[in-house]
Amino acid sequence: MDEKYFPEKIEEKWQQRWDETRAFTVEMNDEREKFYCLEMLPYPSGFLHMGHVRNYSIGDALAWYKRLRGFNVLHPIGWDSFGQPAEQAAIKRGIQPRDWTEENINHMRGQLRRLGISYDWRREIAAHTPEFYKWDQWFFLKMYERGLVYRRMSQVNWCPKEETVLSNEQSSGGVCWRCQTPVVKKDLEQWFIRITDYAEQLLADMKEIEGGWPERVLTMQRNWIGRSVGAYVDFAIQGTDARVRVFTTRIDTIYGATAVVLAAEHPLLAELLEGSSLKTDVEQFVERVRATARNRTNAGEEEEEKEGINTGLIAINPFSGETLPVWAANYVLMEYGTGAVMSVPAHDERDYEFAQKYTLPIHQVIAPITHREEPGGFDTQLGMDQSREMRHAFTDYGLLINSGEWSGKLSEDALREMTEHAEAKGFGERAVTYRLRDWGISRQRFWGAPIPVIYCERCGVVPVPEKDLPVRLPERAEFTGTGESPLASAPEFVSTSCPKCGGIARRETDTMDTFVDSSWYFFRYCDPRNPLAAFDPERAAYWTPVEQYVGGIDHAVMHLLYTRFWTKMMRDIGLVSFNEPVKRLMTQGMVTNLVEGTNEWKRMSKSLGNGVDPDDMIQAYGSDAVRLFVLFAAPPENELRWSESGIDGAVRFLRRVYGMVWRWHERLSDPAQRGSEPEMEEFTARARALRRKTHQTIARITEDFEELHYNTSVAALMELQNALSDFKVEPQDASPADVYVIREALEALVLMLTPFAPHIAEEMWEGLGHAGGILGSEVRWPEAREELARKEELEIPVQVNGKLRGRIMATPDTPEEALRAAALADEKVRSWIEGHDVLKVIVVPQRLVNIVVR
RNA sequence: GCGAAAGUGGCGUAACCGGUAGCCGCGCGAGUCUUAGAAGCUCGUCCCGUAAGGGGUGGGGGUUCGAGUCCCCCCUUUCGCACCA
Repeated sequence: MDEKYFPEKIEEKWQQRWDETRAFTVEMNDEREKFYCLEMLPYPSGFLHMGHVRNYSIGDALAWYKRLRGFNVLHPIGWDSFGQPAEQAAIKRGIQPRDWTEENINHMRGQLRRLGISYDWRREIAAHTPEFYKWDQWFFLKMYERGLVYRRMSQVNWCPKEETVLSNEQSSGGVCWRCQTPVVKKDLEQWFIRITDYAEQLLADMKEIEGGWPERVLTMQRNWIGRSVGAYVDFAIQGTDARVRVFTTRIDTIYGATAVVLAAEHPLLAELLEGSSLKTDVEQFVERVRATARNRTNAGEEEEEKEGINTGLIAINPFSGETLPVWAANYVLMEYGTGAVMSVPAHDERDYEFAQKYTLPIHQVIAPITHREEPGGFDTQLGMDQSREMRHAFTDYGLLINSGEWSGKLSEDALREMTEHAEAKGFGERAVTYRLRDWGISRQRFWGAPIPVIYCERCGVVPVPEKDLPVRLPERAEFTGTGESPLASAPEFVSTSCPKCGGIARRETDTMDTFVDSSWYFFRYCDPRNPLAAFDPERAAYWTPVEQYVGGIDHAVMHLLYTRFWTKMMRDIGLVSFNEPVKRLMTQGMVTNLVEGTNEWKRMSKSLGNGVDPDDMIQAYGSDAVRLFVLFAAPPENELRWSESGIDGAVRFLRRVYGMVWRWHERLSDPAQRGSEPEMEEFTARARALRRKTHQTIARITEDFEELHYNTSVAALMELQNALSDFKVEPQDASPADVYVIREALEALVLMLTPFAPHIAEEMWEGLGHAGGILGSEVRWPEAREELARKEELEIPVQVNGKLRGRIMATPDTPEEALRAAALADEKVRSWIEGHDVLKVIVVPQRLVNIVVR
């Protein structure tokens, strides 16, 4: 141990030592309880940013803590190394995506090592290696066998800038999730995964992770899945055999329907209008709606104006027998429900707005209930203002009126009974719809896992046989930036023979969405080099599910929904035996920095020029200080506003602790000084106070770890350090009892500092006379002893009428009566109660006394 | 617009079950050491007031002996959703 703290030297030394001793290497071990600590794997963009530092520091602290608590901790890392930026770089710089990616990985691996994150590096994986993506393809085949993947022509979300398809999740809000470019629609043959088959389970299983996952993530997923219960109702079209099926959650309002409205793309439209005089008008309208949808700039802007056209068709309300005009309109979505709705202007805001614009009739059929308990306690004059005009739709439940035989029923009952009626009569049925769409995984890109399918002229779509996996990407490809997948122009890749008939065939040239990789990568960590399977189910059974997952909130829906789905799929093919892959999820807050020339705090990014290079920080302050600061500056889920002056505080703290250890290391590392615990009476009052602080701190930090409240843990460590420095006993004149308390405090401080600043902790631990490293010896997390943490003396505040007026001293077991007497006798207190009647004295043992006077 | 969460010193934050509001740190101020500066160390730092005391957790009301914490209304901010029938 040197006299001075040189972060660089210490950090290098211990990073090397950890490598040599394989300190973080783990294997299955049935005798020890396992703990799987996982952080979201990074995309190898080239450089670590502060968000990564935060993410991995949070995870690493927990990994260290659990190791010190005796767990067998799996803490792995890998690379989400397929994806767009590599291809963009290839186009721009004329290099190969593989070279670019691997160079970035090498650089970032070095950065992670310099940060000293405690990974089991032997388990490192990368999505772009055939050893990994082979299993993406294998899963694809398994799902193909089970009918969980299928191909269809579909209108897809297309990012014109990146020239690729985006999933619904990736084009949320109408813009590309990566580059914010407005998304357009395009028709393509696409592969889909039937995630909607699992919609119900994805919702139901949330109860297994409630409490472990942030509520808002669950809410976002729930909204995304968007389950709604209602009914299908068929409206016959007059003069034809056709029926239009609508979906409604409010069948109780059906007597108020004044139109049936179809989406512009509704297939029945073209069919039914054959020969109609209105045909061209409607077609023109439909084309206009499509055009605006295509040019639709930003969905963040205000809602589009509702537009529609009367098709001239007449529908018949199956309940009332009334005839209704059939309209086509832009506000009905083909993708949701059946692409057709019954329009009930009186009880639906959108229908109301539409009816206002096109002066469709508005028929009220639900009356609000104003006094539910009174018979007849409802008001039929709903929503009428002084001008006796309805200004809004009334969308609440209520009492049915003007609804034939159903009048007088409550909405709640009518919903059920009218659905049953429709079922019995054969013109409708109960229905559950979801907003969730099937997961489109085809990407017209090179840098992804090739979809293992072959197209044969004779046999059609033929899956690649398992034995032929992986379907490898070509070593090189041309990147022209023209929009065609580079794979399509690589003849050696495309042309192949049919596995069935041996005839001439061509390969699928689309690759998979990279979210496929991240859906299951953490299972691969359990068995990263397995050449025969994605992973050995036995190993996965030992290590998974993940106890704690840490990552950004931006993956709340996409990645975290896909991975939940994937786990259920793997369960169904017999690979795992649980429903949910992640028991606890922590979503860390963003790291932001001031954008120069403004007063706005934004996420650090190269384009804004507000990035901070972790390497620079490590060089200037050391990895320990950077990590400590990042964890101390704010609770992990909060936004973290970067400020470099804050790091100075972390450095100062580390130096003070280091200095303290240095002053004592000679005396403490001497084996002759290691006595057994002295008797209580040998400790001075000050020594007992330090012990108390030590044990209180242990209890506090141990508790904080359960909730990952690192900021308060670090504050507690600082308090302990302050208490140690206030103890002011010099090594040369310390009594054995003093040495004992100092050792107890310093060792606890060093051990509890390990999760936050592991290098310096190791160095100090060695300096205190322990060889073999913190994990090498049988070191365990310190134990808080309750009897030592208890206060000997308490300061009890005394209030008069709720205002603080004095303080009395007491012990924790001072009886209530004595507290009361002492409070009333206190001189300061007496001056406040003199001349008043004491009405009441409230004594809260160990807490306070409140005297109520008049 | 709908839904959720949150508002505490100059700043990041802390406060168990309702029980001394402001722990820890940043910043700032004073002092000390130094040829000087930096670092270090010591002290101070919610506001008003010389003091006694008074006020104070976005605003207003309520429950309670006692409210940052519980209830109601309002304001602001952040996040999510946004024609999902």
